[in-house]
Amino acid sequence: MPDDHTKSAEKHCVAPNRPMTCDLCDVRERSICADLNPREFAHVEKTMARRHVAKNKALMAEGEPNESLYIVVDGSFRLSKMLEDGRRQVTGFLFRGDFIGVRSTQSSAYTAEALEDSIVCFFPHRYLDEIAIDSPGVKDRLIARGQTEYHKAQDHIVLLGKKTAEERVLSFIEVIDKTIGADEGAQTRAVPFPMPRQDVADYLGLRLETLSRTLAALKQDGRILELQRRFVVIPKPK
Amino acid sequence: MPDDHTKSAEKHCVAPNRPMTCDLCDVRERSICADLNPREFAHVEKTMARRHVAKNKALMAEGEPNESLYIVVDGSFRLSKMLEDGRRQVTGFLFRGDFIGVRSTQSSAYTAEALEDSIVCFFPHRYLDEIAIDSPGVKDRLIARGQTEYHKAQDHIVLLGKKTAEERVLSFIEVIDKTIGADEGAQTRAVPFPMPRQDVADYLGLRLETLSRTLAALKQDGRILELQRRFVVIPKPK
DNA sequence: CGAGTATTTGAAGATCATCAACTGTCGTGG
DNA sequence: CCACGACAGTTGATGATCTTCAAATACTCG
Repeated sequence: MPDDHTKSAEKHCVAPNRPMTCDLCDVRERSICADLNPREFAHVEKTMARRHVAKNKALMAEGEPNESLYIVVDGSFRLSKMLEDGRRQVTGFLFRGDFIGVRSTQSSAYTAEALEDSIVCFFPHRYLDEIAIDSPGVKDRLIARGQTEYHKAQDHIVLLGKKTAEERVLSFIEVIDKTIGADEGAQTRAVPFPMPRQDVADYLGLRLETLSRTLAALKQDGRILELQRRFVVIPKPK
Repeated sequence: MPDDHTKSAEKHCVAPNRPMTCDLCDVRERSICADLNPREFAHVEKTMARRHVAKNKALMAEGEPNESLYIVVDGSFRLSKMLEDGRRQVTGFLFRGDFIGVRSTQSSAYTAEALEDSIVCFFPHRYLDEIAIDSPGVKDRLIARGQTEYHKAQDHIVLLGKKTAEERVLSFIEVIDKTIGADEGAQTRAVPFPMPRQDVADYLGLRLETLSRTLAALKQDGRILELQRRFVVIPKPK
């Protein structure tokens, strides 16, 4: 099923519709590519492929096998797990430069769905193993990335296990700000929410209504300056 | 500070007090050692060292640098993170065969403390890197382990984000059972709790009192057959 | 413009937390 | 070996936070 890397890039002007060369890749410096020497890189450039993932489409589904490493080149994803009775926990979000599928698995531990029309670059693990023979740095990078993800998961655990609703919401805004926030004037930051409220609630372990009320209260007392559906504006942190 | 690997093994008869040979190592098959060929293995056996960690002593502390990979040979550990105001979240437990310190870090993301007098085998990362040059399988093993930890963390996230107190307690018993539980007669399982109630509560994101009440209720309705301080007996799962 | 979805707001209720007292267990020393 | 003190764990009563159910409002897309 995965072979639509020739589709048009739609509204994402950052990403052309043809297999553009890695030289122009936005996330190259942040991805495993940074570890490769020129010869290896040429190899990667041949085996690498791109794929568009339409909004709300799954790149990977819980329980399905997965063969490739994906790097988010543009757009964003929601990672989630389901309980048998349908309760859903969002375990994380992916933005440009993030990886999924660090290892080939029989059965994916979670589902990854696009929050918006997105583009990923992917490497089948069998090629990756070949590359790694000459470039051991690649595996180090995967180990490092695995650790980063693990640490994020631990922060998430602390959030869910110990924080109040208000703290959760503030932590969430902070994390997103650090990842994709931008200055908006000298004193404020604009923090985009590429995901709907329900996803945020499911990430924070809160009900939709509680999230909504908490955001409203933060707006009330000025810790959120502007509250919109798809972004908030906050005072620049210290 | 870490060089007391000659101390006596105290009450743990499984682990002699002298740097015993890896041939007799209980967890050898489950650890990275399983990936080594005889020559590499000889090298490991030379660089490897053991260390005792007394009950409640930290093997690794949040914020402190860490240079080594540790493998739990005997005993068990609690992993935890602190919030600035002192709230503590237990993020996991380690048992025989488990690893910590998969990567050398400036500042450890969590604290690891012994739940009982324990023994670890450790490899400084600089030696590990040498070994990995000839045995790429070692790194694959580390990647795999990192993934396993990550998946456990995700299950923990689901537990904290979506489950009720009762479900949390049952899930906890189930996880511990799978890890260190044992048959106790034909119909029942004995599940040890090497950690105090407070640790369990901090792992489950519940208050001590709630945990206690929930356990009592499960005992009440027969889903726990015997409830002791340091273990429970449950009916054998399906 | 209108249907369907996303988000907000309101009121009532449940689960879990808090505060407090009590009981059981372990280890130490007389 | 028993007694005592300290800590671990349990139980009870009350309360807060967050959830649930319900309905209104805002937004998006065809």
